[in-house]
Amino acid sequence: MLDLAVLGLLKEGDLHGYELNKRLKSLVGGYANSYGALYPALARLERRGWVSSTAVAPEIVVDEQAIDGLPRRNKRRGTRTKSGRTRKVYQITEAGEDHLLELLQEDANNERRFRLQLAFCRFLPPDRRLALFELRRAHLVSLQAMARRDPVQTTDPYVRSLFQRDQERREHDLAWLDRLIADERSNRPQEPNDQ
Amino acid sequence: MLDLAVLGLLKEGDLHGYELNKRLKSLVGGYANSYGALYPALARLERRGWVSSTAVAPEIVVDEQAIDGLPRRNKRRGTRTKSGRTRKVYQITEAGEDHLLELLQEDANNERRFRLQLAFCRFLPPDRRLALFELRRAHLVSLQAMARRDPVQTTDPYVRSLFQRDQERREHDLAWLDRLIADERSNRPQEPNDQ
DNA sequence: GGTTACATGTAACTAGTTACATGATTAG
DNA sequence: CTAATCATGTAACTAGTTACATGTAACC
Repeated sequence: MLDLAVLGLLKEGDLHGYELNKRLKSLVGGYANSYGALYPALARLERRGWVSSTAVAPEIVVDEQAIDGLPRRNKRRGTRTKSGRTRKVYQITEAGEDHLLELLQEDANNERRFRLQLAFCRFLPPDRRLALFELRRAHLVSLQAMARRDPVQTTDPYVRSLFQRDQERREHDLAWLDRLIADERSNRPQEPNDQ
Repeated sequence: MLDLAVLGLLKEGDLHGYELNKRLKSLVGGYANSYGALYPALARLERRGWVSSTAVAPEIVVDEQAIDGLPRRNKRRGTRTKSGRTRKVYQITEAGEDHLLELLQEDANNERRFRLQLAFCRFLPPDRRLALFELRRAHLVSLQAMARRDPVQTTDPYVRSLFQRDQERREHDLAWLDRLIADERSNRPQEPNDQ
């Protein structure tokens, strides 16, 4: 699943591991600062030919922001970048882009994966994107049906409260997905209305 | 985390693996029919002295429901139980009960674990239960604060929609938790009002 | 001159899934 | 007789976390 996140982020632009990790935290959420997963994932992606890397020496680079008259507390201008050691900058390959498209259309029965798929679904063609949403919707509906079919047996108030929250959450999610789907259809109609 | 679920279920009554798995699916939700996790977990729990097991031979047991005049399509009455092989029935030990109480109070920064903690929090003394809820609340509040501090940067409508749903979910969760906490206080006041 | 941020990696661990192997019993 | 359910287990895999190791450079 990290593969999906990494390929998605690299499709936006080349990045090195440390920077990738920061983006993962903010954009994707729920991924801890887990270099222990990220660096091995990058190595694996490279072995499989989905990304390639370039070693970037810790050059002395002019800090453009400092020059552009922004408020700075530094005495020096045109300082170094903050890289103390050689960075490995990764870029996505063509094979990687193909693989990303596949990952974006897989399954959708996994909450966490769907989150990532949504975060990068702009890279999908409109019809595939819509298909993804519908797939997720079908999954939520089946969960809903299952929950309705066999309701809670217990009288324990905490468990009952939990199950009620679950149901509210599913309903909220469905409504949200339906809005997404409606927007998708109105912005990018699949078939012309007047033919 | 399975440990918590298993010990919680066994505290309610003795069960064998297959039956435990069914309860996990219905009560806890989100645990697939994953015997590959359950049976090793049971073995581990037994090694550590938190549960003990009894082999139950596939006895010929009178089916009381069939005798009690319920609609039955069977030709025979007093049939066997549906167990084709020896079952291992597990019971929780005293050490296991102590351990369960510890597990019920851990952390609360993990969505899935908190779910399980809530499902079995009735086994906690009232003050500990309240403490658990407050711990979870604090976690949600800190997530909320983090999200507010650095809002989404992107203009991508899908990511923005995702983040908005996240926020709504957090707010809904907080309101739900606050209700739980309020109920807890009103039903079991910690300190007498008029002293 | 100490804390924080930058930067890459490994090792051991936690946690659960999928697929396989095996076999009895029951319901239609 | 065939599919479903009962019942226990292992092996290989997926996925991520925590802790460790190492060092530079910027900030105050």
